[in-house]
Amino acid sequence: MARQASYDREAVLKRALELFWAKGYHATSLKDLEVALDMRPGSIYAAFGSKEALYGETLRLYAQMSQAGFEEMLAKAPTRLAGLAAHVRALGCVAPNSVPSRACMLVKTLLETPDDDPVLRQLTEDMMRKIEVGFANIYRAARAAGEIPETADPERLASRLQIEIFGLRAYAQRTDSGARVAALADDIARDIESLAIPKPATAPTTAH
Amino acid sequence: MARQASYDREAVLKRALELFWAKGYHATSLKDLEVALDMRPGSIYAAFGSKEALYGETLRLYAQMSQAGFEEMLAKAPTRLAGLAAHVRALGCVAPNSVPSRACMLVKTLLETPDDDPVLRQLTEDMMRKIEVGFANIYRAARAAGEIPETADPERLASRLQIEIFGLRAYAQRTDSGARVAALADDIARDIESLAIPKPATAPTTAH
DNA sequence: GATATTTTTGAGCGATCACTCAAATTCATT
DNA sequence: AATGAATTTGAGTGATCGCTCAAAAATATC
Repeated sequence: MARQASYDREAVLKRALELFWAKGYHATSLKDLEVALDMRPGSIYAAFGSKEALYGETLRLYAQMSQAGFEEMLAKAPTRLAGLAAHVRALGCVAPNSVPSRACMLVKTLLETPDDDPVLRQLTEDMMRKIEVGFANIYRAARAAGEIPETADPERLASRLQIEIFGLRAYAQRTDSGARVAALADDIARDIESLAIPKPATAPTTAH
Repeated sequence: MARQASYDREAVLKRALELFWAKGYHATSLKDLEVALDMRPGSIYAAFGSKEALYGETLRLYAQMSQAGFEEMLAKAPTRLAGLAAHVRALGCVAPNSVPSRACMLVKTLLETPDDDPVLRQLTEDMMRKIEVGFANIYRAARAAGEIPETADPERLASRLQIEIFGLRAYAQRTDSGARVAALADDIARDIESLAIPKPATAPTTAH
């Protein structure tokens, strides 16, 4: 046995994530990374292999952290539908300075990566697809639980939700007004909630 | 007087637009531009000043072309609301190969440009704001014409529409299935149309 | 303390970046 | 045809790009 690495890999990845998320892939240079990670090029390449691979790892970390936050929000909500609405509202309330960018890093990556970078492109599409499937599963469960009508199409609703989130977060990057974004997120959340089948007041299933 | 430039400036800008729209700002090199424009660096710089300035001009051309297409669509529609819905449906039907990217170039620019490039950033935000104001004006006119309820908020609806379009077009870049995107665009269009006040069948204003 | 194994370092690689400019070329005017 | 003002050319600028690797430093074992 011998020397052990002096850095905390997860902490390093978080710092790389901040930088990449804020500046994008192409605009982030290795010099930037050397400063942010406080590592010399040799160490960076020994640990991660390439700039592209490092970016990929930060993307995975991003998706994983986002997913964790989303699931926490969902667990706290009284119904699945309320959970989805709460998620959208939460996205509308992010403080601009608490985060490297208000836009979704996956969308930033997708739009910055034409067909010429198949690795990152595929990775991004896969992650997006996974999130969408997760949404669909929640809608499906909500339908099975009688929260939304039998006629609802989970896949379609999931795609639509992803569209709203993509759009909302891109819009949030556009404007200075946090209040405006929050109001728009609320509009979207309300539309989600409007799918709900109104609960009978007291009686369990049938009208009295 | 003397020699006149041998290229058609507008045609050159269109070729630059295709390249920038497809690859993004940072990923497009001057070598790429030299090939696409069939111009040598000196000529490019004599004509446009810098890569950034050239990108700005292509952005302007993009916005202008998009606006023209939108207005044409609006003019053909029976009502303002129908025009907006038709615009969304049209965005859902774009053939992937007919266009450098299905995503909006303004959004791509916004997400690729952190605060460090104030020129392009400001230009992009201004153009987006202008489009949004245009949407709001249309909604306002629709309200004045009795197409939508008096209680409708044009600015809010305009922001929401921009969000849906941002999201839809980013989503379109994500997926291979044109049919799916078209279906989602139709969902969004239907939501827009659902704002409409149902027209009385035959009588002009009052019930008979 | 000596050894073995690993990590860290940072000068420097070739390639490419956005860009410049003096010279060659072109063409409306004379 | 000669002139003169403009455009076009492309070799070349210094800077920076992502990345390499031999040497130095560090530490778990013996």
